[in-house]
Amino acid sequence: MKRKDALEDVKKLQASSLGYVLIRCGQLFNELGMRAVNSEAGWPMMREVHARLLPYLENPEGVRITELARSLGVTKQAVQPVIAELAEFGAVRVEPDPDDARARRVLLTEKGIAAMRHGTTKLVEIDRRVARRLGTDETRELHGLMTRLFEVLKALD
Amino acid sequence: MKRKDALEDVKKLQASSLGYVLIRCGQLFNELGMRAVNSEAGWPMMREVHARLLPYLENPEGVRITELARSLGVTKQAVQPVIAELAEFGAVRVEPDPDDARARRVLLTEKGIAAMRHGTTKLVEIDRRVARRLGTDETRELHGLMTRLFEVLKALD
DNA sequence: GATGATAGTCAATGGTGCTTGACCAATTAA
DNA sequence: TTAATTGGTCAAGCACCATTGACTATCATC
Repeated sequence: MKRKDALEDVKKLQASSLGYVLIRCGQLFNELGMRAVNSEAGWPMMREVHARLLPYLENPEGVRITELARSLGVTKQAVQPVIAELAEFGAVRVEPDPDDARARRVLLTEKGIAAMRHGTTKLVEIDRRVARRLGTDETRELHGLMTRLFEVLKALD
Repeated sequence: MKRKDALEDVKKLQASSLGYVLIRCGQLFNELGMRAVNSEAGWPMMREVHARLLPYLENPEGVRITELARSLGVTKQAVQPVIAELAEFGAVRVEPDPDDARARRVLLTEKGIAAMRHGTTKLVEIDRRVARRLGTDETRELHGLMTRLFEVLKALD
């Protein structure tokens, strides 16, 4: 019986942790989102790698490959195939850096921006399904707190 | 200029989405948690696979391999190496199913439960750092809403 | 202008997480 | 009791994501 009690204890501890619940929620939402995006015809398969890379491409002037690699915490060689894939699809364009002839800047094309909008729209649809069950006020409240949490977490690293 | 505006638009849309912000927060928290757990000496490297498997082992009676595979959405062959690894470390024990001589049940050992507790404790520590910046009341409020969200998301699939 | 650092590419390689296919043993149903 | 299903294992292989190492071209410095 002692083992069972210890297990119950841990479950309680998990439920008491903001981070634990947050991580679980994030995974569930991510799964729903990826499924929604990939069930759509016309777009090529979106993988986790793409989702991880895209946030760093938000600079309208483009980003250097080295910079991307550093942001992601991997080597530049690791980034290259992903860029190539996105470029082939037409989501990004790679052009020479005007300030440095060695460097090249990766930047989102209109099509890439449209793809991001499409993905986000899918998330918003799920948002609505959630809000229907959670309540509009609660959802709004949650969204506000989460936005603040995001800032806190970015500063925490 | 049109492209830049479109990009700003998408950013706004992302920020307006509960799911988008949630996913980003979840990733950040997950990263912090994994780093905290793995920086601790004495425990073997924890990988995402372990983290994904563990929640399904919470049944004190153990879980069948087939059941685990179905829960994770992969084949049973894919689960086996992970089980083997956890078993070698001593976090789980595999014993014959009393009701079915073909089946085997995977169950957490005391050591496995301790490992889960250890990991969760690390998350709780991060919780506290967050609460210090976000505010105690806000954190409590967020935790409550997130817990409800978790239930909603589990039911949404 | 020589030197060392930096941006990027090419090539080879490795680990991980998964798959399919073939199989055995136990269970369930006909 | 035979046939079909189910739980699990073994083996081979594949895709993906990352690595290290070697190289070229440009830049920055002295």
